[in-house]
Amino acid sequence: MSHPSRAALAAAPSFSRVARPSTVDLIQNELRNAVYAGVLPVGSPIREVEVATQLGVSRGPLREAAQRLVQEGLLVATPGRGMRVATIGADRLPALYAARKSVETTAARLLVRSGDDAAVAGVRRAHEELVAAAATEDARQIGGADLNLHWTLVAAAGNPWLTRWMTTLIVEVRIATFTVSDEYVVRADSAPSHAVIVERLEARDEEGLVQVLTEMLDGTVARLLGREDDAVETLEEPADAPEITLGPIDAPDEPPIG
Amino acid sequence: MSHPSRAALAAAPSFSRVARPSTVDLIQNELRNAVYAGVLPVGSPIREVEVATQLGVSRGPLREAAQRLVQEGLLVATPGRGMRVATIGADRLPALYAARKSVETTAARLLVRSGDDAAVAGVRRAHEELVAAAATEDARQIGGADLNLHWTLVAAAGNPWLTRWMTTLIVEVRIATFTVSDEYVVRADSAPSHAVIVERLEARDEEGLVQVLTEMLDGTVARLLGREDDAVETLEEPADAPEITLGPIDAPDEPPIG
DNA sequence: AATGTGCAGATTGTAGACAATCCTAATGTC
DNA sequence: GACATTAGGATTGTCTACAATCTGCACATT
Repeated sequence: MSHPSRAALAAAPSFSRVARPSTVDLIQNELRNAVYAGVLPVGSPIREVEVATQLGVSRGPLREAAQRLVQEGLLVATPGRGMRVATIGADRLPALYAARKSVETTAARLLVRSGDDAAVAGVRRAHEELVAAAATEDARQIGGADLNLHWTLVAAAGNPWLTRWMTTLIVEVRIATFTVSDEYVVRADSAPSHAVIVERLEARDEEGLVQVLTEMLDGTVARLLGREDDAVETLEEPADAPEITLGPIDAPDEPPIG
Repeated sequence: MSHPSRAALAAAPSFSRVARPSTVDLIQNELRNAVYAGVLPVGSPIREVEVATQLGVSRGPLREAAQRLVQEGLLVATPGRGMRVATIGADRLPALYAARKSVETTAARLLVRSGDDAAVAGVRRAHEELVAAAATEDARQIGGADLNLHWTLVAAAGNPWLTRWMTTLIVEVRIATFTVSDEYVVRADSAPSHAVIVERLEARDEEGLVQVLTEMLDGTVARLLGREDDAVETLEEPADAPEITLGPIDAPDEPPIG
């Protein structure tokens, strides 16, 4: 299964580098990944005793990490009833995608204007990973590589706020997908359609890039809302996707000497 | 002292209405307000025992609320050293304002396209409050009413993600102001310059509105970076601003019957 | 005077306990 | 059968205690 790398999911929320990750940091990343991967299904409760036991921590830091995710919008806290994984239904899809479009197009503009060749090359590499994922015809891998490409594009712009919002948005896109549909479906032509993004970017065609991003995202939300005709071929998730469970988190690394 | 209403600061982070606020909700709002108002100065540590005592709660829920604010970017957590109020120095101002500009211009476009007269009227009312604040010549009141107008504009677009980001951004703008300068300074012509925003909005002039927002925000960041000429007259904070302290939080309301 | 070391007190991070609340199954009534 | 009530177990939210770590100050050394 391919999804944004752990570094990508973990790095963005920090505005300043910490010398070592705290237990809360580690739990937060573990839970975010679990939501992204569908291990914690949308709408499901976070059973604190069970999850804390699985992760090998006490409930205190688990609650603290979960509160961060509540703030992130990935969990919802209801007093007396605990926390559960958020749901994003069809009613909120347009708003989600409007926000996503705002972040991606802003980042695209900043990236084109920055002229940062190394960052652009990173986006090209992310697209190569999408091409490789497409060869597997595994919907989850393709979907993950697709979101990774979008994330990389935003991160390449180098704006911490945009990157941070995008880190959350990709999980929320996953949540929305799981909420709206029991099936995990991606475009069969994901790799070639994204090639246009990379070409526009490499050509430093700001307006062209923004246009293709806009069309792509508008198309996605229309498809998820079932408003698009069926001219786009899609791939579905394999019937027997591997089951992934929560396990004990790694102990925080020893602090560096000195 | 005027700042976005408690409802504005408190309402936005929730994607779903909760029947009653939890202790963690209340503490979070109290702390966010304290950062916004400068009661918790930028860079200052959150002394858990002291703050919990002042708020009349135990350290557990205080830590949980603080973790939300860490995720929000308003506090920074360093393992072993606790949490402290974030700082946003001049190096990060351009990125902060790029993100702010993205959110505000996107919301402005959505609002104009929505044709929602009641929402537009709300922005007009927020401008009237700015006019009233300008009459006081109190920099804090003016600055608060200024940010409230911008927040109201974004919230009026009705996109939960944009509103939520903006709720945090206005606090971050305050943090940046406190970080970069020991003085609290606002434009003396805040009310008339913002009148143009309301006029463009009421005229449903999307491009004109986006342009004036862009120029305004670009001008602000230039001024904060000290790059702008001194042609813009400014007001400073009164020498003896009232001292506000943390106090016990209100007990959560009783749940509604039924 | 500048630097290094040790120690006591303060603070943080986490675990466990307990009261309050929720949830579910069993039972009773119509 | 449908609906209401009750009780017991599960779970949550908060508090307290304790070990680990940090901080600041006093004293020693160069």
